[in-house]
Parts: sequence; C-alpha cells; structure tokens
Amino acid sequence: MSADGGPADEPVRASATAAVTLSEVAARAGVSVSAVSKVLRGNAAIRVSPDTRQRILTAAEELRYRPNFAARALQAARTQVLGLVVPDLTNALFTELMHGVEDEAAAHGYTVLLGRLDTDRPQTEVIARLLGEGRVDGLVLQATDGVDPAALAQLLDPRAAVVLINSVAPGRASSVTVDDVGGGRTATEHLVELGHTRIALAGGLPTSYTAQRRRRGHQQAMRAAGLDPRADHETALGYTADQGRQALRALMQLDPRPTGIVVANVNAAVGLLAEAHALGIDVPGDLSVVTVLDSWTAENTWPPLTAVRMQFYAMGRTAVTSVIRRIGDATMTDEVILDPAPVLVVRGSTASLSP
Amino acid sequence: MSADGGPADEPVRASATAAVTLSEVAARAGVSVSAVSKVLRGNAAIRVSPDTRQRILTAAEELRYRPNFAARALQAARTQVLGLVVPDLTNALFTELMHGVEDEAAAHGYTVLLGRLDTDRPQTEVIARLLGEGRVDGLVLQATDGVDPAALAQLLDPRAAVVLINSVAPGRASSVTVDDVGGGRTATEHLVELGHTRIALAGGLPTSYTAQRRRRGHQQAMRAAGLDPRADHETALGYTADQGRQALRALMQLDPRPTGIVVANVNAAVGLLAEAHALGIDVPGDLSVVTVLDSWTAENTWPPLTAVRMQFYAMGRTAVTSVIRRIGDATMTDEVILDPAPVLVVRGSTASLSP
DNA sequence: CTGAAAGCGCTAACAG
DNA sequence: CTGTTAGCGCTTTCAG
Repeated sequence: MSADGGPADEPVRASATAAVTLSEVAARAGVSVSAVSKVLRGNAAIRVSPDTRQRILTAAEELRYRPNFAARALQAARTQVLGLVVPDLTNALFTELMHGVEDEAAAHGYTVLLGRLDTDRPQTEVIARLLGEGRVDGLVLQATDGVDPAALAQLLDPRAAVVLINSVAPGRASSVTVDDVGGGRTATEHLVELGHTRIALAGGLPTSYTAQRRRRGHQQAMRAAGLDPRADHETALGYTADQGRQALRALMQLDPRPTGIVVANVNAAVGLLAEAHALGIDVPGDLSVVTVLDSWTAENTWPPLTAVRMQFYAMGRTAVTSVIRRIGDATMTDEVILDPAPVLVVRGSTASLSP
Repeated sequence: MSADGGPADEPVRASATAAVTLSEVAARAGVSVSAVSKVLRGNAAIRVSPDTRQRILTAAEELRYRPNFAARALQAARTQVLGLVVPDLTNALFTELMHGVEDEAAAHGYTVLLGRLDTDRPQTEVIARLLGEGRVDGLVLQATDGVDPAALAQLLDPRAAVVLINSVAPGRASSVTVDDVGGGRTATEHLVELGHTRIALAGGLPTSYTAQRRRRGHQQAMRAAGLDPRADHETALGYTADQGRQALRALMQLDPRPTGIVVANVNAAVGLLAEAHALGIDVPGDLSVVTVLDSWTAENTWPPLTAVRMQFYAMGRTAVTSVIRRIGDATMTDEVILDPAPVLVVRGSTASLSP
C-alpha cells in the first residue's frame, strides 16, 4: 500500500521478453553504450563527468535497467556463480553448511546455485553439466554416501575447480572435511566418562570416508580407555532413520547388550531412538545414545539427543575459499577443519551407567 | 578402476579455461561452424550428408565438446532453467515438492535452479536477480510465511513468469496451492471421530494464506460436528519446533484443557510433542495430536505422529506446468490441487477419548 | 547440401 | 573525458 516513490517499492520489471538493454539506456541518456557500461559497473577508476554519470544513472533507474546475466557471462567467460551440490538438500544438517557457503560466497561476490544429486543418475553428469557447460565457475561437491571416492576421482578432470566436502580424492580434487576422527572420539569419550564399557557403534557405510574416520575416532577412544572395540559391536548402515532402527535391532541381539551407542549421524539416531521406544528400551536408563552431527531434530526428540556438533558452517566457508582459490590458480589442497573443534552438546539421551 | 573405453568412463573435461568451442570442432571435422551447430543440436529436420554428420559427431566426441551455456542463453534469449525458491530448503517437507518440480521440469527440457529466501533480504531482490537478470525463464516461488501476500503482489511485475505456491496474488501472479481447507478439515474430523470435543488448533501465522485456510477447514469440521471453535483454543505461531512448544504451553493453561490438538505443520508438531514429554503430558493418553503436513520426521517421533499428508509432489508438477505455460503466453491461473486429496495417516499420537 | 555473416548484450581496448 | 569497434560462443537466415 505504501508508495513513497522509492524505486524499491515499484513493481519488479522482470519479463525476459521486455528486458531493457544497455543501448536503450544509452539512447535515453544521450551517450554511448560503453559510457553506460563503465558507469553502471561502478568501476571507480574510470573518469566520467559528474553530469554524464548522473544522466546515465537516472536513465538506468527510470528504465529499470538490469544487466543481462548471459551476456556478461559470455563476455567474461565466467559466471560468478558457484555450485553447491549435495545428495539430499532437505537434510537438516546441511542448514549450517549452506549458510557457510552462502556467506563466504557473498563475501567474494559470488552467487550460489544449489543442486541435488540424483541417486539414479551418474554423479559425473552433474559435474559435466554445471562446470562443463560453464553454468558455474566452481563446484563444492558432497558425493553421495556410498559412492567410492576413488571411483569418483577417476571421473574428475583434475583441472576442474571442484572441492569435495566430507570426502577426498588425492591429486584429483581439493577437499575440505570436518574433524570426523575427533567427532567420533568425543562421542565415545563421553560415554566412557559416564562409566560405560560395553559401547557399540552404529556406524555409516564402510565406503564412506566420513564414516571410516568417525569409526577410527571411536576406536581410538575405546583403546585409550582400555576397552576393546569388538567387531560385533559395530554396524555399518546408511544415513536414514530407518537404518538407525535396523542398527538398534541388530545391536540389541547382543548378549550382554551394550549400554551405550555412538550413532554416526543424526537422522539415524532419531530413528534409532524411536525404535528404542518401540522396543521398550529406556533411554537413557537402559541405554545411552550419543550422535555425531547435530540439528534441530536432535533437540526435539524424547529424550533430547546428546550430540557432537560438527563444524559445518566453517566447512562451508572454507570450501568456498578453496574453490575460489582453485579458480584462480591450479593449487589443490586438502583441508581439515580442526580449529573450532567438534563440540559435545549434552542433552538427555546419555546418563551415567547405573549398576 | 574399470576402463572399458566408453566415453562415460573418461575424465570429465570441465575446466572453463580450456573449454572447447564449436569452431574447434568445425576445424577438426573440416567443416563450417554452422554445420556443426546444426548437427549437434540434433535438429531432425536438417539435411546433412551422412558422411559430414559422422565426421562432426566423432570430432565432437573426441574433443569432448560441451555447448556453452551462456552463449546459448544469450542467443536464444532464454535459459531453459526454472527457479524454485523457498524460504527454507532444508525443511523436510520440501522433499516431495522438489521432486515434483524436478520431474516435471525435466519432462519439458528444463533444468531447475534452487534458491533460498533470506529472511533479512527483501524477497523482491531474489526475483529481480533471477528473472530480471535473465538467469531463469520462470520462477516457482514460495514466499516466506509471514510476508503479506498482498504486499508481495504489489512488488511483482504482472508480466513476470512467476507462480506462487501456498499463497495467492490475484491478478499479479499465477498460483498453485494444496487443499489446505481439506487438510485442516481432515485433521479435525479425525479427532472428532475419536470422540474429542475440546479440540485446539495450534495454527500458523494469520498472515499466512496456508494457515488461514487450514484454520478455515478446522472450523468447518468443528461446526459440522456441532462444536464451537473457541478463539482461546487457537494459537497463531510460526513454523518451527520451538513455536510448537510455545503453543502447547499456552494451550495447557486452559481450564479445562483440550484433549486434542490439530497442529498446522510438522516441525511445530515435533516440537509440541517433545514439549508434551517435558511437561509430563501423556500422548495420546491425555492428549491426541494430529498434524497437517507429513515428513519422515513424523514417523520417527514417539509416539509417531498421526498426520495429514498434503499433495506436495502434485503441487510441484502443477506449478511447473503453470510457469511454463506462463512463459509462452500471458495466461494467469490460480489452481488448487484437489484431486489427489489430502490423506490421513494414522500413527500413534491420536487415540479415542477415554473418559 | 554447405558455408559466410550477422547479431544476441555486454565489456575492453583503442582512438578521438 | 567520450565514442567506435571487435568479439565472447552460439544459432540462424540467406547465398552459393
């Protein structure tokens, strides 16, 4: 209803068919296209008379000029857009990652284009489409869990500006990962400190780099506590609630039963907890559950899940810094976010072992 | 490791700096660029000698030619990409929507670009950036809940190919919505059938079109059952778990307390349920909870949430059909997905009223 | 059947 | 300070 005359309140001129071009602005301002181009790009180093500049600015404003993306991209041979591609965008844990990526991208004048990885389509197709067709200048890619990174690496052109997150491909692509070893260790140490000795691991797929490293951290903590990480106390399942349920059922076959479980990711932990209720197992009375990765869902289970919060925001920022560097030169790097360390968030799903 | 020689197994050539162009292919095939263009676009109607065609095809293959997106977009004045913009991509309930959008878009040869709406940035900026700069040909947009649709409508150029989902802007943009009235009604009817009479509504914001209509459905069902939809039995909160918790606390002040609650969305319902546990309220013993909207999280609470599944997949498909039509001609439409009706999924959070 | 040439909207030399 | 021009990679008349 407000109409204070400011341009922000006017309808957005957006129809592609009626797009106003530089030359229209030039015509109205009575100057050449190049003058308009210079002024509108805001290049500070250019010399234009204040008068011309003003005429151009008002003409552009009146006409609602917007630069054409394709034309700019064609001429510059770059788009100023970065792709962020993950297997499942609606996974709550990506919230932080996306924010990290977007914040850092914005800070460098890049836009981010989100993509989803179709499980049934080859991963390379996305890469080829985005990078190969020049839709993006660089790619932050989380490969689908269960895809062998070595195999993926084979398919990557080493010249492509790709940075893998949560996975590595030495010599093929840059990578940024969170401290999965530390995360697995922190989770397990928490249970150890609570007095648990029969600690199980509801781990991820063995093909997953992330899962392997969380497992390593778990085992480190076990050994450090003089405990034996027994193979039958480990499951290897995927990242869904349903697979968390399966993991619990398998683990509960054990005799004696474990009193504590480290779950390799939140979604599985949520399912595992629901299954515990279904089986009449009291958490944390009979069983303590701690999960690696945190998200809003973990706060809203019953009991709320104790979790190890991983630094996804930082990973997102670092990944963007890394691709942008890659676009400039050919340097390939492998980074691990160690600095903000994983942090244990104690909620209600873990308790001291009561004998 | 496999190396069967097929091109699919070769590294993806993707570096923008080393992109191979049409003229390089032409040179290698010993023909003109225009010939290559014709053949590679696969236009069936063109006449080229089988021999030339073959030479072109092999040259393109050997060089790993990929058409440049920007060049095509510039020349065609369209990108063949559609934008899907929602407030929060990681909201699990968008899974179905995205699939619907992607499936339908793919069927028409469009790619979809996902976007997130920053709460702190004006919604029009996204529209201007995507549509105005010609990054996309059309937009499927879910406005942030709480943004007044009328206000948004003012800001929309009626010529822009925008279709709103879960909201309307008559005369300004096309729209597609799910059957919110039916959803609210179905949820409430379920509680009525279980014998509840003191039924509360943990509704959404009054500015939300969707929330308004779910509320209307709720009230219809109440009146049809001879019940009085009392104002103090309704809350109006947003779409987060935390706001669901607040709603429950407010509702539990009532004396007598309601025995059933219809929650306007899943995330709030998950929070509300967690809060019920925290307050020592037995669900469904003391209180039945049913939510409009379903997602994997609803199956993994304790007890699992009874939910009304809305047709988000269909809405996604329809929305895409709608934008694409809008790109061609100027027809503006408002559609409601009535055909697959909302479906009640009974799980454990609702039970007959036990006196 | 095939090629030369113009032009999409923009930027960046290079002249005036 | 300002304008002219070439050309990014592609498609598309229009001649040959």
